[in-house]
Amino acid sequence: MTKINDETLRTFVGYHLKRSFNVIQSDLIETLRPFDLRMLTYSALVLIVDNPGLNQSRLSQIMDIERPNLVVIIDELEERELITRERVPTDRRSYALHPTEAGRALYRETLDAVTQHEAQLLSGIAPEQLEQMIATLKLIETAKKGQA
Amino acid sequence: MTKINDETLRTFVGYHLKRSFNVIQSDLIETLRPFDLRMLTYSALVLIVDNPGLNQSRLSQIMDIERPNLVVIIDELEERELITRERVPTDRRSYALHPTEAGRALYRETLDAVTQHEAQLLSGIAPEQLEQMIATLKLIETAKKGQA
DNA sequence: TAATATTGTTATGCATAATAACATAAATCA
DNA sequence: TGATTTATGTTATTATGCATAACAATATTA
Repeated sequence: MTKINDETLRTFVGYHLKRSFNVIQSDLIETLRPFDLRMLTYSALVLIVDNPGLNQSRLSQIMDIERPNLVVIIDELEERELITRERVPTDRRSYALHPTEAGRALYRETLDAVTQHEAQLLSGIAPEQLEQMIATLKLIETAKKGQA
Repeated sequence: MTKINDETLRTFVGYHLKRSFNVIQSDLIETLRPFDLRMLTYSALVLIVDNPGLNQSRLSQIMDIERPNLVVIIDELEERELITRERVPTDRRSYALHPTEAGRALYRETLDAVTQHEAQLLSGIAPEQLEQMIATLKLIETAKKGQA
C-alpha cells in the first residue's frame, strides 16, 4: 500500500482550494439535507431575504450563475412558497423577488444550522488564521477583473 | 442599481472558497481547452505520470471521486493513447495504469501551461500570503477525519 | 419610428458526482 | 478444503452544476 504522490498537483493553489472546498461542501450538503435545500437554492433564499425585491437578473449576477440556471432555482423556491414573484409596474419584463413568512422562517432555521455546522467543522483552526485566509480568498476572487 | 448585500453569506468560509475557486477553475478550463483536457482528465494524467503502475481504485481514492466516475476518465485517456491499462499478474482483478510516451509529453506541455497561467492569475498576491493560505486549506482538508 | 438591448424563459448539452447492481477475482474463515 | 466475504472494475442511472443558443415580451436608444 504505497503512498500516492500528488506533489505536482500540490504546487497548484487550485488543487488545494478544490480539496478543501469538497470537505466544506460535503458538510454543507449534509447540513441542508434535513431542510430539503441544495447549496444554490439555499444561497438564493438567503440573498432574497437579505435583498427583498431584487430581480432574477441581478440575483444571477451576484450568484455568479447564468440566468437560465437560476430559473429552476426560483421555480423551486416559489413552488415551495418560500418566495414570491411579483411583476414590477415600472418594468414589466422583470419580477421582484420577495420572501414569504415561511421563507424568512426557514432562513432563520437554516442560518443557525449552517453557522453551527461550519463552526464545528472548523473548530480546530484559529479564527485569526481563517480571517487571514478569507482576506487572501477575496484577492483571488477579484484577481480576474482586477488584473491589467 | 443598488448594491446587493451578501454579508450573510460572507460569514461562511465556504462561500469565499466557492467564489475564489470559481475564478481559478474558469482560468484552468481555458488553459486546458487547447489540449482538449478537462480538469479531471488532467488530474488523472498527472497522477498516473507521477505514480506509474497504480490502479483505478487507488487513483479514485486520491482523486476523491467514486470508482464508477473514474472509468470514463480512464477510458478517454486510454483511447487517446496517453495511458495504458495492463493486467496485474499478482492481482488479475485490477489494472496497472502507465503513461505512454505521448502521455508524458502532454504532461510536460500542460504542466508548463497550467503553472504559468496560475502564476499569472495570482501575480498580484504575495507568495508568502499564498503559502499561508495553503497551510490553512490543508487544515480544512483534514478537518473531517481529523476531528473528534 | 426603427433598431437595439434587457428580462425571463425553454431547450439542450457537457461536466461533476453519487448510488445500485453486477462479474470476476482474491482473501478470509470455519 | 469449500463457503463466505471482500475488492476491483464495470454498466446503468440519477442528480447537480454550469454554459450556450434561441426566443417572446418589454424597454431603451438612435
